[in-house]
Amino acid sequence: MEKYFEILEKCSLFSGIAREDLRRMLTCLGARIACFDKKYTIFAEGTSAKYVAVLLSGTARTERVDYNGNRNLLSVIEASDVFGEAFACAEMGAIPVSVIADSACEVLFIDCSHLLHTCQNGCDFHQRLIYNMMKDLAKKALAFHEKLDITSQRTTRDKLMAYLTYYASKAGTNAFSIPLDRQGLADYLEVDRSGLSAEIGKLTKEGVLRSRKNYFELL
Amino acid sequence: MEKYFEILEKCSLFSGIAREDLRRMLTCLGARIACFDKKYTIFAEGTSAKYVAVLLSGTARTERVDYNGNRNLLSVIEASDVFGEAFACAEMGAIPVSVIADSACEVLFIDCSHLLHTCQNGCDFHQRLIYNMMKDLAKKALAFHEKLDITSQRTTRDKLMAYLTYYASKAGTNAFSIPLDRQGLADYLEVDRSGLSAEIGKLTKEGVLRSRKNYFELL
DNA sequence: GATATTCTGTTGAATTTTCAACAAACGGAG
DNA sequence: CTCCGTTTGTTGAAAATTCAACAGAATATC
Repeated sequence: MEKYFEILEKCSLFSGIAREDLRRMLTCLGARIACFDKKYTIFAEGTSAKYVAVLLSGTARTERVDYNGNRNLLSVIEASDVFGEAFACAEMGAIPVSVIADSACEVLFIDCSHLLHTCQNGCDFHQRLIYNMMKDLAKKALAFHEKLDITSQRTTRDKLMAYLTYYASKAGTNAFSIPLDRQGLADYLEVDRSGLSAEIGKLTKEGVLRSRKNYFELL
Repeated sequence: MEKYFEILEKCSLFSGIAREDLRRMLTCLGARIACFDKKYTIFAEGTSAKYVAVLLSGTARTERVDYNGNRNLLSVIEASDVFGEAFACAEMGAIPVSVIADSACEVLFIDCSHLLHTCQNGCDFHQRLIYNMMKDLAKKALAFHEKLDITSQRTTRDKLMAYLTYYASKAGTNAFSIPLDRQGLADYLEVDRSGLSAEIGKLTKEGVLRSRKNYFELL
């Protein structure tokens, strides 16, 4: 467990909690760690939504495939990110999305009801956890908002430019690598992959951007 | 203030708080009430995001107009709903959406930092408010999720059917009235209004649904 | 290093959406 | 009741997306 403390300290759920307290806390909460190989399913759509998860290493993605077979990529998850918390906190019985490992992953699971309700041991960190969870959920709402802003654009071109502009402002530079391949970007933008490739080609010809694989440069 | 207590008791932010305590609390929090006529702006995009608001009467909507002039309708707000809380809790400087009154509205405003931070009076309700806010934000994340599920459909027909199916399951019946007119529904689904009307016409001819104005019946 | 697999860009045809314009239906105000 | 502004449905043309299929590039595997 020790080796994970560095990453856990970066996790929004544990902000303001000292390393010593964190150790006790995780034991009390019954946290457990599991490993997943690339492409394995961390949360399967339709299964129990009681766990809050923290990604300790690797990368993963949240996705949902609708009945027409369109894959919708909802978010990219990186080390120290929390996921599954919204469904667990809202006390949904079943989780409505899948979380898939994009590379080998280590994941910390905590039963959400242990997080949010005071235990018999009289631990004093629950208030802090609830506050942190509230902050985290507010941030998550903004992330959904961001995705809505991008995907509400009507054309592939506008969606792509909205995504890249947002990413550039987040990265603080006009040259950056995105964490998605073409199919992943198409799934995130909710457009056809081949049409996306074509649009990137056009924008390149027009001198608006340069790109190679997942590297982009806005001009 | 007294006449609003019935609606405030239904508000997720104040759940589990007795009416007597609520009265004291609102004073301590410096809550204030304002009225807005139909079509007036309750929150203007780009202005301060420090206030959490509760709709006391009337209906309103959250919307955003992008630089192409497309209006995106994000949510419909009804009496006892909380709004603006995600932006305030995430400590965004400016609110990235507008909230517009659809009918005459009364709105309760509370400075978010008063809600979340213990005051000098030593009030003991802040913990409860933070917990309620956390629950509310989790629910809000689900609402965003619902909208993403609907708008990620690729065609106008699929978006419409996803919306109506969701609404029917929420209403618990196949015959219901939606809180949106045609333009509003088109803005919510992120499609062209005339195309939406045409699609409703087709579905009616095919015997999939019946509709008159904002009343729908799934067959 | 050779082979298999995955990823990416390209194409053209079919489908769908958007856009602009108009007319009919509706609802409120006087 | 009439007028007037708003909402809704319809149309056809232009633009954009999707779909399927394929070939070349890149990457992984043995």
